[in-house]
Amino acid sequence: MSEMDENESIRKVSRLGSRGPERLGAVNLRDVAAHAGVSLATASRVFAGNGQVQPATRARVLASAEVLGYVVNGLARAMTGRGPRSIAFVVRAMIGPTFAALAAGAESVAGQNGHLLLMSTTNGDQQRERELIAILRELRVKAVLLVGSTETLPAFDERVAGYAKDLAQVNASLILCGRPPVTGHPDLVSVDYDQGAGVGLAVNELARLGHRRIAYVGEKRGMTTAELRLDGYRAALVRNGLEVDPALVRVAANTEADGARAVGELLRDNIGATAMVAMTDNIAVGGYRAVREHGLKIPDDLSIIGFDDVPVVADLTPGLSTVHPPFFEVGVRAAEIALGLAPATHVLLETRFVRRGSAAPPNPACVPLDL
Amino acid sequence: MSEMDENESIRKVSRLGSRGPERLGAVNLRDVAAHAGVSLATASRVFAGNGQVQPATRARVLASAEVLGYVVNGLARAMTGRGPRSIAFVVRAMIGPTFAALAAGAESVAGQNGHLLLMSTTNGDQQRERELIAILRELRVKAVLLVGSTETLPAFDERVAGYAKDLAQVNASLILCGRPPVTGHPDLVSVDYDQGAGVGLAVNELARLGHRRIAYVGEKRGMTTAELRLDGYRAALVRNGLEVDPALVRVAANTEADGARAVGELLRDNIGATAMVAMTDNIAVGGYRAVREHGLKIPDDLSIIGFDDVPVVADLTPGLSTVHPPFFEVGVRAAEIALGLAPATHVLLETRFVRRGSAAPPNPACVPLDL
DNA sequence: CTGAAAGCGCTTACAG
DNA sequence: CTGAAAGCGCTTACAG
Repeated sequence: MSEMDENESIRKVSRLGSRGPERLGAVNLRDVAAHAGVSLATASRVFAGNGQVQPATRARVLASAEVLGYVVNGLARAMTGRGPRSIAFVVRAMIGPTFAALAAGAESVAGQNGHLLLMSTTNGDQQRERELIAILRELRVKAVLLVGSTETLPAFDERVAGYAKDLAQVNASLILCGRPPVTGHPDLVSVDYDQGAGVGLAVNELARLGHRRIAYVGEKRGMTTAELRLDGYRAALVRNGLEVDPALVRVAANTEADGARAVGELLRDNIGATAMVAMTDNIAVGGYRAVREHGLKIPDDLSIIGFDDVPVVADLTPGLSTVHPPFFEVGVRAAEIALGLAPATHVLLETRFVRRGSAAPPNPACVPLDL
Repeated sequence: MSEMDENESIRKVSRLGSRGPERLGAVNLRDVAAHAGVSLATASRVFAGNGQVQPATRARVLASAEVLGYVVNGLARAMTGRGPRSIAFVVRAMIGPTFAALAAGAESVAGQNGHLLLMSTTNGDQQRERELIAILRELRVKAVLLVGSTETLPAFDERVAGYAKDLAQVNASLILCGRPPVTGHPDLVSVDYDQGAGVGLAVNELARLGHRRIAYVGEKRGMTTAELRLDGYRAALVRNGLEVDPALVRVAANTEADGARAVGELLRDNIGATAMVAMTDNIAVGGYRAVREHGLKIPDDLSIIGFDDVPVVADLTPGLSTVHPPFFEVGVRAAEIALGLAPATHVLLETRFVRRGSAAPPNPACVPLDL
């Protein structure tokens, strides 16, 4: 037996030496089978876990594997079509808790079902995005989750539809996450949360508190999230019978700095806004800064409501009232569809309003006279 | 030609129908070669991109691939040992910006070098951790990044050393991220930031401001991060010639809630602490709450310094002074080592102190008389 | 530049 | 329960 081991070693060494590209994991199933004195087929059966193998034989094979240091080659197994296919998570950038929660949700169901999560970023580069889809396709992933807001251009819609078709070719599916279905391609499944309704929650709260001139600060049109949230604001204003004044809508990039800038201008313009809803908590936090810098107070001089319910925002002074989106749940649902655990239909999850201290009734001194 | 296409289709269909497990991607290289009228070898050469192929032949093959809808099977390619191996990112949980920044760093260099990032979580479950390493090994990943704080137990060290050995068997490496080298296994590469020195920065600042009784609030021993930060506190106290009073050290879990609880107790015990450093921003934020609830003010009644420099913490009132760890950079360096772009040696990066408004000289009324 | 052949490591009918 | 054989889809010496 020990002699056999030595022969094995020698053979291994020479094989390793003579072969071109280094073998990954020196010993293969054939080696194990030989060492155990069984056929390749039965050796395979004990590792693949299908077919019957006599306990004794099985033990012998396992022992040989142990001795030889055998590690199943999952790549080879995958090639034959068995073994779990990975699911891919493609996002613009791995930034913030939005991304993290969504990814955590997806990973959670993937992991529980024996699948791995492939994570990659595009940086908003279309070239890179294409390349990624191509690579993922070659790797025969089970599904790709395209995560986050995207451009609202017909060109984009066609691009995504193209991805879906390319992926379908290798039996993989494309699932949009955190953005609405693509117009004109209802077959493209999306898992989203109701962004418009979310902003509506914020506006309702403000209206209920008695505000009449409610501003909106957020990104300009062009991306799905920006559009949905802005539209939600408009719709809610109308629903509440409030004035839709273009001057109340301020454009800001999704950063604290630009949020501060935009809210500063809103304040300076002095157009009678007693409250605002921010497209994101980021922007809301910028608003806090601007209000402070103007020597004013929240919510006394300006009520602010955010969106995203990012950590720590509860601990600002005052705590930020905001809209909580079910990011984790979006990830979960998307992964479930990806794995065929749930029907491949559009999903639209609800948001939840989180009341904290940043919204209060308007300061009487600021309310327009006609009240 | 069109007749040939038809034959092809028919053959495909019958093949698909007769075979057991569905083929992933119906057409293979052999089909393309046949369609283009070349050998399998030359068809392979045009896609593998090695070897010479006459432009005309090449074009013909490409055209056939297009017509047939051929997608290279990356799994098969990987099995032959070519093609990039993925790198795996294993973390307790996908929580917070710590994780996100580190992952972003790693993904950035992986992506730039044509590698994919596999992301998985253990939830602190040892069983799951083992299982993951096994799966990753079978998949022949190039490296696994084991990310984050871990237990400071000899048993853990041995476990990790075991992982490293198992991975080495398939030519993969293990890289520890955000935790120090494993004692007794100097060969196990780690990429970390200097946590102890980071806390030292905080203590130095407070000492410089004139504080003499500086508290520490954080997790109890047992995890590397907890230990390193606490040790850093102790060492810095000594270096600054300050009293090391056990009563100044308070245990709190890494949550806002428990931070608030612990700081509340510290305040109630009234042991003359004029400042504290929190193990994490989370805990520091809890401290904010506690101080407020006690009707006190930051930094007047208690200076607080955090650790992690999490987003939004700059916008608390006052802004939280904290220690900024190079999470992104840790991810970058780890991935570089994983890909062989950097030597496989221990890396210890520096932290940076971020001065904001939460630390100020002690309130004279509170300073011990002996000053 | 091109092809026939052997090989990567595994799996599964098919026939005992 | 076990084995010989064909196959998954690709790649690369080796010989033209």
